Amino acid sequence: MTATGFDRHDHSACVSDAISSAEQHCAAADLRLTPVRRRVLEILLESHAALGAYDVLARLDAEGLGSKPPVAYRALGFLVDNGFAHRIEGLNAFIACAHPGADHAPAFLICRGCHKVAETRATAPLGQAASQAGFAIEQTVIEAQGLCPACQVQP
Amino acid sequence: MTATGFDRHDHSACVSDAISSAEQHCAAADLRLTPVRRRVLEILLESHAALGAYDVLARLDAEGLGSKPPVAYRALGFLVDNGFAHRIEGLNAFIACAHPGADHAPAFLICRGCHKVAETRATAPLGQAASQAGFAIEQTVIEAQGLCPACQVQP
DNA sequence: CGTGCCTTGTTATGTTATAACATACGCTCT
DNA sequence: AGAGCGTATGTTATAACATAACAAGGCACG
Repeated sequence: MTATGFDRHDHSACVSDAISSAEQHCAAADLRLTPVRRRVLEILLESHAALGAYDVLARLDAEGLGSKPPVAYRALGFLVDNGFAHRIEGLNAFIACAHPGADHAPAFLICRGCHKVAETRATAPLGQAASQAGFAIEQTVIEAQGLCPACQVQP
Repeated sequence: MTATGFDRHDHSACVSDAISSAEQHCAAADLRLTPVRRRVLEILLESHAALGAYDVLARLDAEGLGSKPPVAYRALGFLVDNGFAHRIEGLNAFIACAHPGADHAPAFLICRGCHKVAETRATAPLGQAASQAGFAIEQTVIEAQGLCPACQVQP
């Protein structure tokens, strides 16, 4: 399992893979990847850093695609609901999904230096505690904060 | 490891244990458990549910201990920094620590029905992915959302 | 062609959080 | 006692994040 984001990689492939995956998934599931939604996904894909909803909105506004908060939140909500993006709770921000199309339980490595985020996976670590408590887990947020390789060298 | 919070238990012992532990820790570490800080800890301890900063502030205001947001945020910051309370990222809320005094990496079971939160522990699940990526983890947030035993019966 | 559903546009407001500066309190050193 | 210092509190203002509610457009399907 690799954690894409901090390593050098062919980023244009990230973008095109994610877009085409989203197109396929939408076609298959009768979902509409409208211009705003598609553009928001592209904006998130431009970097592996998390963007706040208002950062996204500023981009949309500059391009004439919308200027009011609900425009951004709706598009982000669509992308998150359908697995094309994830919300980073620790940053109140959003990031494009690095494993498009896969049904997955994501976990994140968040650099406090450069705010880049790498997505990886983790096996749910709370199963035992939950079953002892009779608690039914529906979803687990796992977010590690720290420093990426580049920011460890020059903090 | 038990996950205190959803089970029946002697809650007054929770409260007094946590307060006395905080007093001892503050005395030992030359920290000041001032009236506002102590009262905020008591407010958090009154239930195992997470409270928003403005909920806490409303309580303080009713008691004449402060009415402006920084009052609550400072006290909560003090408690979190010193391990007497935890921030629940998924709720933008705060909860008293259930393992006072212990140096620990907490994890949480959050009931979406009654908003109670149980604190437990989990071994850091991202060590392997992080070391592969060269990422230095400083802290890991683990928060499971779901239903507690009571809310599964009557949702 | 009209009805229904999804999407978008817009206004307004609610909620969470912090920057910045002023004041007060307690301690120690002389 | 009084000066100096560090921590805590009081207060104003605003930043940052998020959603409720309603109006209007567009498209598909019968």
